[in-house]
Amino acid sequence: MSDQASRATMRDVAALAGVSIKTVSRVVNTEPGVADAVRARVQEAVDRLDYRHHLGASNLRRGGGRSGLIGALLQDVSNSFSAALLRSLEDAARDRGTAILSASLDEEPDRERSLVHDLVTRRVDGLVLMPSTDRQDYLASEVRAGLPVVFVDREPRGVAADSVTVENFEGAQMGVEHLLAQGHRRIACLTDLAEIYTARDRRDGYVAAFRARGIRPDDQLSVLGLRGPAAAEAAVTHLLDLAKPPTAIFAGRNDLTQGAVRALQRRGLSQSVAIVGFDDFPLADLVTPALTVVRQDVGRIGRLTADLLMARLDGDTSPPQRVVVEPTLVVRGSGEIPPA
Amino acid sequence: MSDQASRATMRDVAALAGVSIKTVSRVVNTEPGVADAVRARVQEAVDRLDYRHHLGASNLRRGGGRSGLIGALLQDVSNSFSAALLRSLEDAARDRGTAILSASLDEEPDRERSLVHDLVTRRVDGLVLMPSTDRQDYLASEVRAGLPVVFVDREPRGVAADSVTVENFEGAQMGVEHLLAQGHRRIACLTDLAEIYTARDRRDGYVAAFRARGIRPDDQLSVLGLRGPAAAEAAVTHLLDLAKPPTAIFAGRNDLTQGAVRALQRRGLSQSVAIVGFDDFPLADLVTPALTVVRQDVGRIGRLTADLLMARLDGDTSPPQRVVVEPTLVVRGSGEIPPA
DNA sequence: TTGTATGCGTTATCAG
DNA sequence: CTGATAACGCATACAA
Repeated sequence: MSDQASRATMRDVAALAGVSIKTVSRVVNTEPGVADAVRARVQEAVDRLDYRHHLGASNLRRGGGRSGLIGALLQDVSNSFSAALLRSLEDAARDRGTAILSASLDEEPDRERSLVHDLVTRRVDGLVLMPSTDRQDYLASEVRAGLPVVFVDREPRGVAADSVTVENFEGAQMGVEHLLAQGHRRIACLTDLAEIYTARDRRDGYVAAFRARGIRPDDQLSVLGLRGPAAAEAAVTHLLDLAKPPTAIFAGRNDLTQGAVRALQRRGLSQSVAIVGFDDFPLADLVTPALTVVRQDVGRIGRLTADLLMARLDGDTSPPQRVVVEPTLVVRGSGEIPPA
Repeated sequence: MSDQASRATMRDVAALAGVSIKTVSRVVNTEPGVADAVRARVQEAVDRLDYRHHLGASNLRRGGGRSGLIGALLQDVSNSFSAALLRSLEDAARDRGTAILSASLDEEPDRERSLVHDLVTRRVDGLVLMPSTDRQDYLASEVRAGLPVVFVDREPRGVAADSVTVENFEGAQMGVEHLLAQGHRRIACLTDLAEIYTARDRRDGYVAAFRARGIRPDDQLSVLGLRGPAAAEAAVTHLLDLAKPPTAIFAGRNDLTQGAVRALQRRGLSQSVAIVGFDDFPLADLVTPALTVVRQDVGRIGRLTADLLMARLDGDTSPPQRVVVEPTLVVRGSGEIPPA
């Protein structure tokens, strides 16, 4: 009927049904204490006017100020890890009628701060954060004000909050030891900026694996600050051109693994240079040779994160928890290539 | 300080600063007409109390009822296509200070209806929908009430709305013709339920490619209703056991391609059975042989979708647009294997 | 069983 | 420049 009319309100419905606004409220919220005849009349008016409940207004008036919203600030919702995490959160939130506001941080600290501010402004009931900042002191006031925050993949610094992380150090050490055990000594190490929590830990794990055997890695073979597959591909290509090229590669994140594999394939070396990657990804088993990886169970991480947050939403005020998930080595072939 | 206190409101700030609530409002919204000294005093009170603006209340009072929210109902935010789409939307929305509520439909019609209802209840300003329903008549009242809706990947039925889709029929025909041109005749066709818009079109394109050459595909080689990689893997394994197995495979969606490849690898047939998949995905070039696919440019689709929605949000009331994107054939190897 | 008055946190209006 | 008052759409307390 109407053209660009705004939505009908309870008042409109009340007028059409010839009842008070409060009665409409009762019908809409399926509260008891309304005569069937009246209920039917109101319902009809609701249908006629295409009335839709206004959750925002409702929540405003209701005490507690719950919005039924949670925020999820992840690294990049289009990468498989963040995406799988988001999906886990969604599944956990669905039953509670909670919706999810998601956004990507791309490792940009400013974006994190501005997005957190935006979410607070929208009065999210809780927040899942995979931080891009080094420290999160700025969150203290929000936490103090009662905002439940759960960190994923990286531990909080400067603020007390729950976290679900992976044993990056141990995982990396395990992956690199797997290569060392087969006789590799010239093992390249690809990681992102040392400022990034996980990248630093994994790099340290790489070094520790050597140390445990009383040896040291060649510094020339460590490349830091790699921001994506293209950078990893270029770095590996360069390493292969060295006088003494690496016989194996440890890649500190799945996108770097992908870039490294691409470089090896272009050089026809995928069957002769071993590679172990941190973080599994779809199709890692279909590459030739199938990729040996240190796997972090994303589904589990997501579920644990959701559980922690939901418990907080339900009023759990126990001290912050640090949940740490152990990664596992998935042997598929690429990591079992012997040194030349 | 406080323990589980609720957020400070403008009233609290006003009291602490010794001004009226309206003055606080002016400062918070950086409106002109406030003396610098007063502004500073208010700002200090804001900081002291950790006051945060309440966007919901603000929007309620402001006319128009804009929430600064858009909803994105996609097939599954954890699959690469939906995830990339979500990211495109996010990038487009960021500049406008618009946040995104995302959810996965998993091809479940009921979930679509209930989630749309939920989003309307939250007063999203616009909606991006990759429908799981066959018809969307139920959306008519929302559209009439002024909710801008843009369909992605699948065209609307029963409601007038913008859409961005891919030429599924032509794309499938192109992919299958590519196989036919190399002499393949026993070409398997893997698709999801015929009820699904894209699946049906792609299946039709497969048949059309044969027809164009005056021949007919063997019905035995068409498998419908495949709901994921595992189903595709099982189906292909079964097909390979036929007396006259297929010499090539056309897979109607990227997850089905993955399942099919897995089946071929397990049988050691990946170098002897050709395969062309619909929809590219990360790492398709790293599989051996690299996968020949019909690619739909997700970034472009996402941008077009966002552009359409944003234009509507900005008041564009022109008739609904149907934007159709042409897929391209990406030749990489798997589709160029000749028949035995 | 139904309705009236009041307030959630904010902004618009208009007066001081 | 600043503030009192009403109102956004709805729910709670309390009457009737």
